[in-house]
Amino acid sequence: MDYTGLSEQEVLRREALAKMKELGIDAYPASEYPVNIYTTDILEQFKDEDLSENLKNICISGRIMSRRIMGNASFTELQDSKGRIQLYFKRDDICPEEDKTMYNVVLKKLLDIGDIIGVKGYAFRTQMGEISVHVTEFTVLSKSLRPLPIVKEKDGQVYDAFTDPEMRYRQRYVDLIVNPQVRDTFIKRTKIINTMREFFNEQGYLEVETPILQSIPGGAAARPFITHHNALNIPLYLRIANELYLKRLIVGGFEGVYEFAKDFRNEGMDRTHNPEFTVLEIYVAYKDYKWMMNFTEEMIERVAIALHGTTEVQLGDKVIDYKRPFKRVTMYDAIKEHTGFDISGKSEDELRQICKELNIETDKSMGKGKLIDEIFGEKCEHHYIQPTFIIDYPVEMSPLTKKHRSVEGLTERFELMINGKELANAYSELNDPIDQRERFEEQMKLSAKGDDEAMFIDQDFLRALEYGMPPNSGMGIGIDRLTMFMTNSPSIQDVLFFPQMRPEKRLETVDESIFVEIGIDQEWAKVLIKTGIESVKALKEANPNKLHQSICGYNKKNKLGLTNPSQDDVKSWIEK
RNA sequence: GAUUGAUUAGCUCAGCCGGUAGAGCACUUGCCUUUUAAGCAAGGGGUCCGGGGUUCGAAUCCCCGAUCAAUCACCA
Repeated sequence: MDYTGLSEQEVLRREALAKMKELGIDAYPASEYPVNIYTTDILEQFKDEDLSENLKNICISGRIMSRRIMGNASFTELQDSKGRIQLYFKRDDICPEEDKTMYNVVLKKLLDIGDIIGVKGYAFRTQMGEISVHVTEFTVLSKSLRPLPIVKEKDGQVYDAFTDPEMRYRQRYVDLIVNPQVRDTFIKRTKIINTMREFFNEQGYLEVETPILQSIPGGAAARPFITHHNALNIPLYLRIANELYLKRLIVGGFEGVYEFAKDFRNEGMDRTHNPEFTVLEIYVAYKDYKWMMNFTEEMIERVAIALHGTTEVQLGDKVIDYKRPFKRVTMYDAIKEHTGFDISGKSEDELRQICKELNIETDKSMGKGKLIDEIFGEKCEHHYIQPTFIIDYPVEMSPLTKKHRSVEGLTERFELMINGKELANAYSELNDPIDQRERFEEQMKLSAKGDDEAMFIDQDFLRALEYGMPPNSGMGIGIDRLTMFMTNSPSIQDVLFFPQMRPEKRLETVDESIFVEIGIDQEWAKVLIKTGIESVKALKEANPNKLHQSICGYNKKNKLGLTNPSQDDVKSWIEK
């Protein structure tokens, strides 16, 4: 067996595995292991005076998280999907016969932290007072070949925590094994989605699926990812929103449709942005944005209570109260309050002047809507810590939104702000096909001015509207951000199992055969790679004397016992 | 993209003015038993991120590069 390149501990574990095989133990058995209880149930149900039947015949499985091995009695901690419990092994109970191999060899020498085992036994309390399982029989279910980071904890104090963000995100499986609170966050995430889904289903709304590959990426202002379909020989885009497809379904006659959707945006990545992210969008016929505000706050309050049993949720050093009703502030009032400027009825030039006075940078590509958006984003957004609906947005920044029923130049739109961030966005949906066509054309003009996020015209969507779409209201909410708020996670990477990362650099992908092919012994080819010569080209450029020194040194240092080549031999390799 | 910081044992991290690479846990060996993050004792383990430079001598100082993080910029 070739163990070069492995750490000492990895070698030891492979040797232990080989030893198990010699003893006739299959370290990766195929058959089902008949678990009948979880660790947490044992801890909950245990009573000292009267051991219930199911605690007398326990069968559990999980991962060994710590070991305290002694002469003829040992303790380990077993972690299953719910929690942990201590196991007690006594030699003469494990091995009642003469042969003590299972205890002395398998348990004491061949098992490691990280191995997955199944145990049978009964519950009891140790002299130290800890509820434990007295093991009568154990089975190896999976041998772990890599050492886990060891995190220890006492009285809530954590020692040697596994905290390096890069390792945690790249190897989320390790993070989940050793950091129990991580599992919790993701269980909460699923609970958020389930709570919302139940809420929608109760109203009779239909969960649907719409295309991710779209030939026109619509419904939002963002840069898309582009891909190519071979059979059709056309470019396709990964969706940036599902709005236009869901509205087609409203045209088709459904009363309410919703989709938990992965969207993709080819933009920057940071603490609150991942290139792929999850959004819930819902559209309900015959409703307007006022109805949707009530619906949204009811949904969010319900999520908070489902998760925490209360509407008050800790977020960093603040407490957010999700109790209904949320505050409602018009965008113009928000700007007036935080800047002193009344922007109603102002022209583009006047707005540009206001931006200048407020020290907000502008450029020529910005239209009225974008300018107002900048003012709000710069001066107002961060003030809204507690849930607040910002309502009535300018028409220029809302090309899919119905015009306001009573105020000229505005639309029936709200965004929900929490902790100074946008969480949800909703409108009374624009269903006037002629108005919609004009709005798209406005977007085209913005695009011509240089706004690379302006929307494309989706002719099929307009055709659908021309058949007649019932008035309806739609709402979109970022599930990742909602999860961040609800789980007190400072970064989007903490609420995604596998956040996008730069691809990992692979080390030692070089194969020694490239050197064998030019006539170098396999053993020495390996040594070349070890000493950093990873290509024939690198070999050609090497200094023969230096190379001779380094490979002979490697041979000696690692006690490979190879016969050193002569300097001339090495020179001949280089000349090949 | 900018700035700042980081990169040392399987893990968490020390390492001063440049002078023999360290600790705790993990691992190995032995002893011990109902132990409590940690029983006792001994031991093994390093490409100090990579490459150049300065120097008698570099983990340490300088330059270039890689990766990561934080902040900012970008981002309905």
